[in-house]
Amino acid sequence: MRSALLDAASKLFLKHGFDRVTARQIAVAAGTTPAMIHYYFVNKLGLFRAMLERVIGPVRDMIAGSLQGGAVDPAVLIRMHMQTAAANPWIATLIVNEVLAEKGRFRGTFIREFAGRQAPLVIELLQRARASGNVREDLDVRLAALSLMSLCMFPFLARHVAGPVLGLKLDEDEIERLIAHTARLFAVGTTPPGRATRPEHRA
Amino acid sequence: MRSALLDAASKLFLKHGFDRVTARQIAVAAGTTPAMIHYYFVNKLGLFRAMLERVIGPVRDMIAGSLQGGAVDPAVLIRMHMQTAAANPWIATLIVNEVLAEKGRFRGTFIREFAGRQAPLVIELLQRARASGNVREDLDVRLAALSLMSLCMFPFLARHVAGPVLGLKLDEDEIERLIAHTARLFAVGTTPPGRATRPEHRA
DNA sequence: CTTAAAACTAAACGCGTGTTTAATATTGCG
DNA sequence: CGCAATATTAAACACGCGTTTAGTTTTAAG
Repeated sequence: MRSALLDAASKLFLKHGFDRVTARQIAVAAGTTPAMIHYYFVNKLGLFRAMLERVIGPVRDMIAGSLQGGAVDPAVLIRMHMQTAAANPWIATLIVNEVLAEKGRFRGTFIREFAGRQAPLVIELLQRARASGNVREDLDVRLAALSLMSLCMFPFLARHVAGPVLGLKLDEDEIERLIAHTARLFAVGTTPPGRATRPEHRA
Repeated sequence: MRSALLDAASKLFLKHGFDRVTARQIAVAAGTTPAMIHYYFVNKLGLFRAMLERVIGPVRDMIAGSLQGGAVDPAVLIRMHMQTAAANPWIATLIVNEVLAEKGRFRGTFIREFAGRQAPLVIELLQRARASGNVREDLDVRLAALSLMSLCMFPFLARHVAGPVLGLKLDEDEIERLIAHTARLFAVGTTPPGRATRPEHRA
């Protein structure tokens, strides 16, 4: 039952965000009652935290792990991100949802712990790349990091937003090409040395 | 009082989205009671519609108007968008908020009327540009339109998201440069085809 | 001044939310 | 089996939401 709740929470929270899903919806989707949320996770927020840890915890650890071992080619990092994001297409939506939700601070420190922790890494990575001469010297690292992260996110936002807004129905093949197209935008640094690290978590 | 409600609704709805603002919050911010919302706008949704028309109605009309007069250089359209978006920095946030809100359909047909109406125009514009040889022939118009719109939006999303997520505090000057940087990404129509999709990556 | 429409206020309504309680069913082990 | 620990259920709680009602003040024309 605990895992059934986590499953339902994953599906609903990731798609619609914390506020737009009720505890009852999750309970019903899991085939039980809201009381079970309190029993296993204290409250709705606890369920959200647990679900978050289960879903994007592995992703965070993988990225952090592969960044720890010295210098990484930005292109490799981007490719890695693209693959994990493609495998978990709703994470970008979740992050945008949650960041836009609260009035300045985060829901606890979730996003700060997850997405926020990776931002300094990206900046540091770009600084290293600049130092090693892989990108031009006059690069504004902060703005470049912003562009980088935004462009890495937008295909996965577009996936769920394009239909409603543009009247476009994107099939999997087009998404694939959109991701490739975006990745090509960032052919920074030297040539990407094949596939260095691969995400092996859930499809 | 009617306009005071519209003012308060603009500030709150644009920043936080429809669901995350209560009728009482708006009423208090306007120095009155929720009953006035019913009096002037029937209900919360009516207030939302009225506020939407007042805020982005002129923008929509201006863009539609300038598109009516024959062929437009994509670069001009982008520059125009950048200017209006810079003048109304919360519109992008609102659109994303509202698109992410409902489960497939929109809140009524607002976004379809506003943002959605412009999407076909962008696609048509790109098709014209391709026909006139301003962009490369093998351009996928749908995907390009997607990239185009996303990239035009992201600086204005980043403005309010960068702080919380990246720990970056962007001042007005940096925003200015970010917008210019993004606009340069899409120097379509005036630059040779091969160069069009390559970022220059400088501040 | 009179008076009726318009503008505004205060209070309550029904409903859905997250949460909690109290009672019951199920499990697992000596 | 006996029985405590665990799991689950159904019902209710207090609260905030959007909305509505009924009554009062203000406005402005005759």
